[in-house]
Amino acid sequence: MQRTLVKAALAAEGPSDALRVQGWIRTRRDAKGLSFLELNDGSCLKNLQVLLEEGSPAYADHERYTTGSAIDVTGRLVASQGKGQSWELLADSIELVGAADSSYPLQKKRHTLEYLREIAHLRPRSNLFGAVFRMRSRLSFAIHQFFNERSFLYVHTPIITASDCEGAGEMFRVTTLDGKETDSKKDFFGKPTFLTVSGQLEAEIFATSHSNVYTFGPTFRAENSHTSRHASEFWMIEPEMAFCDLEGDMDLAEAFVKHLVADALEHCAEDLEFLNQFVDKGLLERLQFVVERPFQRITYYDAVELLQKSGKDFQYAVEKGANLQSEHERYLTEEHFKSPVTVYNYPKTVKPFYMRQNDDDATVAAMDVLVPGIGEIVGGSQREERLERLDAAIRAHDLDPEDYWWYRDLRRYGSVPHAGFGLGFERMLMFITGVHNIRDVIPFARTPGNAEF
RNA sequence: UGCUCGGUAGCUCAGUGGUAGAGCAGGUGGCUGUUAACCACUUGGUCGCAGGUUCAAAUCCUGCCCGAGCAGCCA
Repeated sequence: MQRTLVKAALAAEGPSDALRVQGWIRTRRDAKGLSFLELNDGSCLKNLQVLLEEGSPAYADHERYTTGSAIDVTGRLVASQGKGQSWELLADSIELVGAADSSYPLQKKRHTLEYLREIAHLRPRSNLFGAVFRMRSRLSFAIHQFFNERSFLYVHTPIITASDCEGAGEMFRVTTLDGKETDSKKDFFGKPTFLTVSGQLEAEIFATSHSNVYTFGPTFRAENSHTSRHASEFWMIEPEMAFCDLEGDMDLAEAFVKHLVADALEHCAEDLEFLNQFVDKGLLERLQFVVERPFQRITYYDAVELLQKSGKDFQYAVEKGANLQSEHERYLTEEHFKSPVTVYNYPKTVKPFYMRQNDDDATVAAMDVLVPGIGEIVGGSQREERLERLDAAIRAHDLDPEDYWWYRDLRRYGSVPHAGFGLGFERMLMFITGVHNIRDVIPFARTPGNAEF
């Protein structure tokens, strides 16, 4: 008999004489002549109650059906006599596929997230992580759907790269040399290579051939960061659009964030309900707000002025020309606007070389989208498409134009205004699930000193 | 990398100088269409590691290890 998923069984419109389900037991409750199993197969948050009645062959071994065990059940789907579920499975036969003894680390009670992190191989079987990773999968799909609907080309940019694109922090070295050999000419690629910190520069190549493109893949940063919102390996979405300026870039970023939130509300309602109840009581209200209301936009200089006039006593003073501190960004999005806010036109001194210089000669066409509770979730810009200005910026950042020969070529042959951004997938997931630590929205977190699973 | 907080039973925690505790999990028995089931009894400890102070240290001091939070870097 073919397997039915728990999700489908629970959504049944009528009883069924023969149904087969397979999954893992969350808990068992025994009554006189009865045994109740909570069966979960990951297809949805809820369990299917499996009922074993004395006299049935399924009841005989009921004491072996312990928490964590894998079973294969055949029976009849019937209306439940008890409260709490409309359908339950009256078991005719059960096979114990894989037993789990009492050392099974997941108990039927609340565990701390820190403890669950230590058992990352088992935590997907918990309610919380079951929900988070279902949503991670759903939202990955929604990302492709969003871009596909807009005729964006999906580009696979390289994981191994020789270019330190942004000068963006420390990179992981990729090498086949043993420790003694230091001449990188003898290395596998004949030059120093690293794990990518961004697919942007390569995405720009495809934007100048296919117009609208995006990447969605893993990214690596060797920073020694110990925060709830940094990981050494994370996933990033980077759209890049030709014939597009900063305003078009901000429009897309805002539409994108809204699309993902709306998709979660529509397709992950049950999981979100659970997260709203057990992780963040304000979650659903906040997500609804984000979908319904327009994002705020403010220039960097206006933001600085607003912060200085706020009367708020910041630990770090707000200085024109300096980067905004986390506490400043938090004030803008959490206290002042109480909504997502896009800050744009930053001083060129605090931003990378590739961002397009504005006519004021002081700022670049950069933008950050800030959201309550997380901070920066999107960072993007219009790119410098004028070769002379790009070369000047490369030199001003103490970089060698020769190293960027192919990137510069894009400005020599059919250069067009173009723009893009990077959205941190895990940060987006944190925002949408209400989970406060980046280590808990990625299946196997890589952080300094931690690569166990 | 800097600052701060923490590490006690399988899990979640209380205990702040004087004989190591509770709830849950596990075990035994009972009860019940149960649903974080319930009731009674019960097993379970290198108090992170090493040193020091003291008649006496889970408790105070020092170093180290591990975890978390914040900051910086950024997504």
